[in-house]
Amino acid sequence: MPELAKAYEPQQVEDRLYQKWQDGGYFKADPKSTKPAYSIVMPPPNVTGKLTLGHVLNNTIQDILCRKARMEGKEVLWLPGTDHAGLATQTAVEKHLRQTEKKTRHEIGREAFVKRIWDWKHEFGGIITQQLRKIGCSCDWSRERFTMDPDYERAVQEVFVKLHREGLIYRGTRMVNWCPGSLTAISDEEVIPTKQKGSLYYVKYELVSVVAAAVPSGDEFPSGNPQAPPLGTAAATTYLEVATTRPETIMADVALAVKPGGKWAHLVGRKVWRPLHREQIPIIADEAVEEGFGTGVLKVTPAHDKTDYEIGKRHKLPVIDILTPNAKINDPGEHDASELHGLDRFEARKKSAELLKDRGLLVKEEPYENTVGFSERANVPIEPRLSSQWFLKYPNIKEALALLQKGHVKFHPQHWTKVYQHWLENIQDWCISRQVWWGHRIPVWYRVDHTPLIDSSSSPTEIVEVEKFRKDFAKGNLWAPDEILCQIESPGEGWVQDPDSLDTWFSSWLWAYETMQTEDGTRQKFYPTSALVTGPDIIFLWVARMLIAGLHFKPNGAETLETNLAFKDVYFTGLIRDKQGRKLSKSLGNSPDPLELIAKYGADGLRFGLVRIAPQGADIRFDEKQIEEGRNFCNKLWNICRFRAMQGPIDPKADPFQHSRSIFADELLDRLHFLLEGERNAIEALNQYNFSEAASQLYDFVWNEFAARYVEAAKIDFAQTDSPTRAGTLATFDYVMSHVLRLLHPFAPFVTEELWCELGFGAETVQLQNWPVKSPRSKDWSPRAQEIYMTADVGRTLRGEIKLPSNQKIPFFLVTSALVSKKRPLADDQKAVLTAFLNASEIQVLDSPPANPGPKAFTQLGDLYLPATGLVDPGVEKDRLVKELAKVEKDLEQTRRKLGDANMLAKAPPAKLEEWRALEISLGEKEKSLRESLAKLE
RNA sequence: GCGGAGUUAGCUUAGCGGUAGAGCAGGUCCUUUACACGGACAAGGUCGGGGGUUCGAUCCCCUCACUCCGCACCA
Repeated sequence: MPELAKAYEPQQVEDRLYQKWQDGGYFKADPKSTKPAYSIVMPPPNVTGKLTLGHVLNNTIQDILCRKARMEGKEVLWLPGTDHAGLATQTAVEKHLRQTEKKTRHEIGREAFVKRIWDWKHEFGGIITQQLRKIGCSCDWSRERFTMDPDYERAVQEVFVKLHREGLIYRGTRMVNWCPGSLTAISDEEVIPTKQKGSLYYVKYELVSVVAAAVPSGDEFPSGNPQAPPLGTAAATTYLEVATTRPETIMADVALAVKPGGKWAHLVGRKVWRPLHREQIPIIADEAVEEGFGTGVLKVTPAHDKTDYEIGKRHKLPVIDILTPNAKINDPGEHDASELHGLDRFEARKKSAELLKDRGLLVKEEPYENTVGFSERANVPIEPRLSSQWFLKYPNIKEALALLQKGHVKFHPQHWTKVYQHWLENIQDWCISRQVWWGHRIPVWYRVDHTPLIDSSSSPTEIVEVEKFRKDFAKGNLWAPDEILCQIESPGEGWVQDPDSLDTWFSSWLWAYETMQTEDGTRQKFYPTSALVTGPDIIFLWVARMLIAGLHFKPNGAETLETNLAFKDVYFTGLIRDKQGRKLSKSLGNSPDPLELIAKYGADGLRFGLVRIAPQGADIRFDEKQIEEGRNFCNKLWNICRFRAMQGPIDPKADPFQHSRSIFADELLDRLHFLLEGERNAIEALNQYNFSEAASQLYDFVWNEFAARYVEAAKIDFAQTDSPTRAGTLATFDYVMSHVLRLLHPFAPFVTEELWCELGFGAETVQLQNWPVKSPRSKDWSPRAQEIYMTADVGRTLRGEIKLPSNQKIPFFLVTSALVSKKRPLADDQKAVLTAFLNASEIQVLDSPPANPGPKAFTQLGDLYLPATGLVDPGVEKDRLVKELAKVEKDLEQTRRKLGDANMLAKAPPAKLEEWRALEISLGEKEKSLRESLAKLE
């Protein structure tokens, strides 16, 4: 057997083993297999992205599930792939183009630009999948998919056509979330509400007097109102005050609204002067107005606000659009606010406030915090904008709700169910068109000679113009049936395709089954998938939509619900944050590079460290220390095995129950039994997606039971020349190691595989060995090993308290209790282990206390003494006794209080009372003895 | 504002009604037959505040405070 290195060196192992696994085809899924199927589709990372810690956690968990399933004898498909990530990728390439060639995508044109993105994809698209290999992911790379693979693209378009035929996809004109940064509409789910500090501007809108109303607009600014009624009466009002956060949109105001029947109701029907781009606009009454807020008067700007648009529709108001697609003021012509024209919306805000102030129309400006929707992509405030887009009316909502309610699909942790439910109950149609070049083209064709009257780049004003001509405009039917065709192939000459692309999520919602569409029956075998592992941030964007797709498209052709679930279990990982609790982000520079961490600590260390500390259902505060612990653990495991290897060859089929064993071996086997079968055991924890619990239990078993205790005890056995239990000790080692390596393999695949193979456990790989779920207890087990370990703990504490250097050997006396000395005497080997654990020069076992006893401690084996002379400083000893006495007295008092409480005696369960009584007795004895020892010191 | 999760040692956390448990960091000691990526020991907690239920509450209920995450937003 080759000697193992002194420390585990991941760099020597990882790439070699991954290559071996690939060559061995262990990750390949066989649809023809008779084994039960287990499948997971990987949430596809952005094709040009790089590995983040989030990916590591996410994929490690998937790998754990898959590796465990393989060991359980299932046929496993873990299907990897990447996402074209429309806008994100387009933006990245655009930036690159700007930096390298100082060109915009418009300058090089759509076709050339899309080609650039493909080039980019071919160059960088493999990075992240290579990085996933680095962390050991056991995916079936032969089935890797990309959301823009030709087959996949076709499937996406077919789905569009199908849904269009069903009337679920339609072209509609709505207020959408317009991203002025990336010049496209985005869906509600991509808007991040963000608290913003801004100002609330109080602006005067002067009432047009009945007489003045007759005067044509364009007057000089009236100073005050010549026809104003006397002050002090209700009719004395000469202006209305309006609070707004967006004075730059005043030019687009078309009315003021007040609450019907409210304090300003008497003014309804009158007119005010719009303070910028001065014109008369009416005062209307609308329920949307709340008197409690601001001044109780609302300026109505239908082109630039969702609520205002609704109000505008109700009152048949015109729409005046004064913003360009990139959110600059667009109000050309000669008028009193023409200097705003061309300004960016935020500059215009300041400037218009100044203009108002100059004209005495700004009453005041207050600091104000409100929530503004930001574009997730460009990180700029979105602009509500009237535009014509494609929408999907979600099908199968009720069924999708029932899936979770009836338990066909389970979320882990469960509380995400509510979030899912709430979204489905308040669902809005999905805006699926994007003004983006990189993505799936919308399969809709228009007759060239009947160019659509409007499209997504039309301004709201144009759209409203069209409305006058088209009665069915609201339904989005802008073309006669023979002017528009929804189909994949071009209808030929004279037709032009819709310029827009589909939302990336419109392709990924098919991911769970479309990726499995192959000739060999993969989908039949592996769909529905077993589990999905993802972050809660895409519960709507992806998870819910995949469930809906499964329900609607019934990919396996069968009607039963069970065959159409995209997945049965969804595990939501926590979000990884930094030590201060901030999200990891590029801009903060607080995201550690997983590859650097792998270089420092090994892939297994990273995996194990991350999984062990990831709390269930909560965010993770990342600290590199935890990864270090992961590495240290792997090294610990390595060295247990190394130690064993030094004792001779291992027996892969070792059965410790065939040999006579030490009590220490039985103790370890007992612990293993409980690890696998006890209450809340590690296996169960793992089955319930409680990864950190399972990892922690394994960590504790390996480190504290195996290494700290068993290995130390076994050294005594190995040191003896004619030990009758030596063979049993070796067999126990081999047996437990075999279990531990298999149990840890899903968490730490590399180190376990390397050890399995290097130690000669027989099979060529650990990953197809059976998953251990059972291990018997020894019939001979006795509590003696525990007693010795605990006695050692007590003795070490005693040593520590008299402040001896750790390495100084000292004698102990053990006055064994009647039970120990008569019924189960302390055997020589047991005494030897205790001696070693205590680093004692010797242990004298006595029947009665030594003549001149020193410091004393109570143990399960009897009273443990140190020699009185030489070693002990009386002052130190006295402090120790006083301190311990105080603790005992406190415990005793607490116990006696319980036992003295009549209520408690009457109502507490008898078993508990017994426990407390026993405790009282033993504490009482301790107290007495401590007092005696103290008295002797006086 | 509505809904969800959380608040336990300096940090990260376990604790599922019966004397609060671990790892790390910090402290002291130690290179004794694997491991200094190690070993030994000690110290560190009125379990966010306040009520209630119970013989007994870190745990169940109510309430307040703060943090995080959804959703809806008042211009």
